[in-house]
Amino acid sequence: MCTQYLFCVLVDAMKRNYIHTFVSVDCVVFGFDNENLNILLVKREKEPTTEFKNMKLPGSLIYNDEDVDDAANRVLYELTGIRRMSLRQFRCFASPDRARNVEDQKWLDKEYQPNINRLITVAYLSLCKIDRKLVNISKYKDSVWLPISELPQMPFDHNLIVEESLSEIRKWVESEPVVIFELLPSKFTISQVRKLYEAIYNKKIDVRNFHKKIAAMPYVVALNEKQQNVSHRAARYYKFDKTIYNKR
Amino acid sequence: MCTQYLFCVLVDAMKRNYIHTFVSVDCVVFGFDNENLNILLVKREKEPTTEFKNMKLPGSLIYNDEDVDDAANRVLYELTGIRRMSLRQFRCFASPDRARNVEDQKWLDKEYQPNINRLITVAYLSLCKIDRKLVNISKYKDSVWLPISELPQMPFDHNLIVEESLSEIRKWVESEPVVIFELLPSKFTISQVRKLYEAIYNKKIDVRNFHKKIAAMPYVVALNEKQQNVSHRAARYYKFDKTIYNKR
DNA sequence: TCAAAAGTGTTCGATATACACCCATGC
DNA sequence: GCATGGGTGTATATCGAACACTTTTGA
Repeated sequence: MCTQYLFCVLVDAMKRNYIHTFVSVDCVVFGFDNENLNILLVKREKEPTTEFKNMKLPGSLIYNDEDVDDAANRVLYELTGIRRMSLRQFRCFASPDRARNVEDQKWLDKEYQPNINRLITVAYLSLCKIDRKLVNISKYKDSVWLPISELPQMPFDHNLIVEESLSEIRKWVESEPVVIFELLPSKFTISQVRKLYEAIYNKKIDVRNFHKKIAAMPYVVALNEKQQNVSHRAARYYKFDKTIYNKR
Repeated sequence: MCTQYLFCVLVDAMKRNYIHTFVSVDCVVFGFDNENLNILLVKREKEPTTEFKNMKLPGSLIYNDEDVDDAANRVLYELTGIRRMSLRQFRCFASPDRARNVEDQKWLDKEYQPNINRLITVAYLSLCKIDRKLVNISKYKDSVWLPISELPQMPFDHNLIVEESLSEIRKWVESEPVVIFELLPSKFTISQVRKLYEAIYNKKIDVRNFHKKIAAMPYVVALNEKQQNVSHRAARYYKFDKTIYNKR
């Protein structure tokens, strides 16, 4: 493709005033630590630092010949080493002001290239078992789980994206309840599941009713195994059986 | 902004292989003709033609300094003369192949400019009273309502977008039932509402149960007015009362 | 023996479903 | 008077919400 031609295209685009822009994906990755919902953030600096600031949502500009879903999968793979994490696109954020902060502009200059005057992003939700060992091969060497109540000020509109992701995760769980098992270890107790629901919906749930609800799910099967070394009656472990679930 | 600088930006973008692209919005506008759900399509040709083909979803590239929501509102305003139609973003379509068809490439060349080799679109749902007089000030002079069962082959991935919009409109009605009144005339009978539900969910609904359901909505108020000149018992008219609805 | 969490059933109200007949009107 | 669609009530099943006590275990 002739660059001179592209140059004309670009000038023409400016004349006509149509946007010609970069597009990124940003991922809100949820994890659950048995108490709070957490989100996986990265540090803006490429090299590890001791400073605990300047955190952002993991994301990337998308490549040529790359679909946005693929870009989100790539970001997650580079961040965690996991292929095919659960993924849900939830909104395109395209306010002309979202990348206008001076600090953000500086960072874009350094990180990508000068003069990105506008950046549109497509936001994704993802779910991850928080105790899973992550293999980070992304350019951001530091990543950290933070409870949603303790999130810092983040660049661009990342705080807004997280806020919307919270109502989105509820919609997701309502329309497809089994996604919650992606946030739990493969062996779990019913009270872990309940606490997860409580964290997602931010309200107390009745213990007995919840047991009934789980008992009505044939794909949640009891194991012959109980908690060890707990200073109270040991809870039984359960697992999610995908085979039974897929048979409906 | 110096164009030479932008030129460098562009070349650099190619080198790095990040996408630098145009972004569009496309709107799936639903209407209801008392029998079927319809969608408002435009003809690709800017001038009116007698040929009934080459229809597409109304849409537009977005401008600099324009948010995608604003672009969708603009498209709808130019198409209908109505400001602030109900609007719901539902997905970003970004497959690298979506604009690769030769005919679509030719059209982009002519319509916008040569060499748009990729185009990302953000899809919106909208609702419109089908008998409303539309004031079309867009560049597409022909627009037409077509029942969803009779849609032609459309350019790009517009058939796919429509397909997804059908499950999206159900989600919308479930999460916010009063949006259906945007598809009905301001005076309507209960059986009109029922037929609309039947069209959206594509299944028969029990008449008596449906009357009960409507009767449970205090914001649907009966008028002292009935159908005229119908060869059967005249049905009572109702209206949607926004004031009562807003008071909950 | 105490503290801490696990586990377990019943009742009630709200909501969704199923189902059949008479009414009003124009022709 | 007949064809057409309008309008109405009751019974049953399902689902979610409320609610308190006993059990197990480690310290």
